Amino acid sequence: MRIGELAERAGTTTRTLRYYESRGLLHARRAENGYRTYDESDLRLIRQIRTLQDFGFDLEETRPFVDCLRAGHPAGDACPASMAVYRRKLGELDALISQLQGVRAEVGAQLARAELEASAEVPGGPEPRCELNWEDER
Amino acid sequence: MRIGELAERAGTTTRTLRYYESRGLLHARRAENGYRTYDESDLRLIRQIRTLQDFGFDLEETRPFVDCLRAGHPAGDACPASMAVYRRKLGELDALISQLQGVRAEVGAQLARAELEASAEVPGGPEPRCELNWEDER
DNA sequence: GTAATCCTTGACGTCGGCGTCAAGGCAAGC
DNA sequence: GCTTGCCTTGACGCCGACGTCAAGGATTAC
Repeated sequence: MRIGELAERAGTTTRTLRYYESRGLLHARRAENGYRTYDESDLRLIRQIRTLQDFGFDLEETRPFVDCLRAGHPAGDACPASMAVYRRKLGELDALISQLQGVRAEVGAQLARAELEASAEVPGGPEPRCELNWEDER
Repeated sequence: MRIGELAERAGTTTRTLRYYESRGLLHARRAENGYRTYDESDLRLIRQIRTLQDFGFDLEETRPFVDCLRAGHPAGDACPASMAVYRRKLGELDALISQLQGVRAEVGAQLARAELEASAEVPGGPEPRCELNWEDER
């Protein structure tokens, strides 16, 4: 199949596939007229990449999975290098999640404090008595 | 004070402060020789911006806080527009955190499955019997 | 006086993952 | 033959928050 069909079946664009090729993740055979030609294994490869990208992996991190598939394994994550990426990613995710939870707590606390002080400033208490300066909330 | 001192006291760079000015977040008076001059209120303003950026707010999102400070409020989050940004951010954080938790669960499941299949392939079971193809773990 | 250190504006570089255009070749239907 | 729709390579654009360099003026230290 040619690049347009592959892109459509993979749910992506030809530009993206050429970009993958430029990064060395995808290798295309060439027809006599110079057109790129692909087979089903290329489709599986792209789907592997897309799945990982949806997880938030960047392109370089998908390389071990691609290499693994190309080495003949039925699954891209069957190789030690791929599993190592999984493990590293789990650590990054855990760190990121707990950092975000910390930020969430801090922002929540700031908001609570600000709301409290705002209600204290207004003589009538926390009634729906708008401050001056109101304008818009977007 | 001049831009170099302000940058140092705020823990940032002169380039960053000029960038803030170009975005309309920071306004500088000018000395006779053309040098920018600042006072303590500018320092507080920058610290407000930096705090929010550490929370993951992008520059545009800090604008209401800056405007609030400049309007004379002692705290940048005392204004309704600032609190609205807080609330929106809380929603984004919650959405992001739960999305990441979903990804974390999926990646964890993929890793578990891959490890299981890898140990099943090796005749000796999950003993420390390295696969061929090993190479490096980085 | 002159060297070192500040300041000024302007402009290009960075990073990732492509989008989007340009100019042209190839294939298929009418 | 002509149009339409694939395909090719090359190259610039985008986004955010600055980093970094260039060329020159101002101030301060000695």
